[in-house]
Amino acid sequence: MDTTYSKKERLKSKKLIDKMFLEGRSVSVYPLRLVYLETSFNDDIMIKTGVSVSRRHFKSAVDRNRVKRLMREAYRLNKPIFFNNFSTQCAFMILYIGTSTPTLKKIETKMNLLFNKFHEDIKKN
RNA sequence: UAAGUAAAUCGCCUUAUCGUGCAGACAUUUAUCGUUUGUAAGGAAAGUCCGAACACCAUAGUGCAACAUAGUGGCUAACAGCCACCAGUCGUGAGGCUAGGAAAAGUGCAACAGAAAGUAUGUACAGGUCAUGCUGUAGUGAAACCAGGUAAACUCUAUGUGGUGCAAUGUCAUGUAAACCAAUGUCUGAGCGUAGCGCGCGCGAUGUUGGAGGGUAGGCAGCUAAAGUUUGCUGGUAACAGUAAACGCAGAUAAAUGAUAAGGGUGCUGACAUGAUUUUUCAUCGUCAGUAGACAGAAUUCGGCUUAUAGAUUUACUUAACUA
RNA sequence: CGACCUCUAGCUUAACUGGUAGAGCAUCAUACUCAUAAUAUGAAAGAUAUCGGUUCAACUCCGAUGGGGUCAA
Repeated sequence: MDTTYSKKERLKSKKLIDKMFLEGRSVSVYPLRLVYLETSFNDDIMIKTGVSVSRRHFKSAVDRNRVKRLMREAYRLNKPIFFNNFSTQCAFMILYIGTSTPTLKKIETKMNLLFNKFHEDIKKN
């Protein structure tokens, strides 16, 4: 797995997202929160990920876009470390719960913590 | 030199590495995937306040109502926009601002004060007269008879406006409609749709049975070549128009246009150096350090308006002081 | 993306076609009580969301801006 984040790796289906928020499990490390659901896709991609920032916390579209971009960047860079040997197909949605604009380093460290927690959680089940 | 007025322009740059959307090419090939080339956010992309294009609803009809606009002339596809001029008003001035038609068509409104508030005419004093509610002054009030004020009160005049919006609309796949078609029962002449009402136009309404099949944030089209951009010339006071050449300039949809590092430039602050002046203050194509970089993210497309915006630059002009 | 509504003391609200902003609860003070509550009496607090315009006069009419909310697949 490379450090890419192309269109295919993105979570786009509205139905799946609705289903995920209804049935999916969640793990959170402030200021991030991961909602996930085990499903099956038509292509070979193991994990499809979406990113979301609430309008409540960031009113200006510029700030929202920036946080989303930083999160995508952090996901892209750290993805191979955690999910190279991953076998089940999963849908992810990463939410940003914080209220202040973060730096990339902060998000990276938090995301690493988040994925560690996710691995523990999935082993239990 | 200082303070200002108006108009216009710009809105940090470069390199490296890793990534994203779209389009093309190559190889492989059912496709995916891979390599590579090109391209990728603003002056307001914002607010959604006007005007259009485009689509559907009768080829979008008619009367009333409703709404909008309002000096004069011009520009424009159109406009509540822009330009020029007039008038009023504010400013010493350069200039700014103005919903700036009609009160002699009609209806209304004017608290308090005041004799009286729109059918006027009381008191005191003075003048005048044979005499008088004839004339002037005083007092109240924003306004006291003036063809008064008020039309961002109703109204009148002129001009304009059909409605809904790309979540319009078309189409493909899946195949459970209240929508469609046929038969039949019941009910009436009323009702439903078409913008608020009438006309006009279209449709009877409802239950049962049968038939046929298409709606959905699913895909595709619409979707970016356009009242296009830049430069020059010509006409016009100007807005603008004409013409020639060049350019080909985002198209996403849980929504691309990013991240990291280094260097440079600009502004500000401090220190040093130099010069003028000499406790201090001012200046610099000077050196070093620190720090700052606003408002803000395309979503069918254009023309405007409004609002937000660190800072930088240019041009023209005004006022004041000084020097020649 | 589009269509609409609303904003008045700390809170909930009045003010009818313009005439100068009131109530209730809460707050403060006093009385009653050993003290508190309840009760009674009194007091204070609004540039009517902001800015501008029309008018003699604006919560009211008009425009712009801002905040809050609703609807439509």
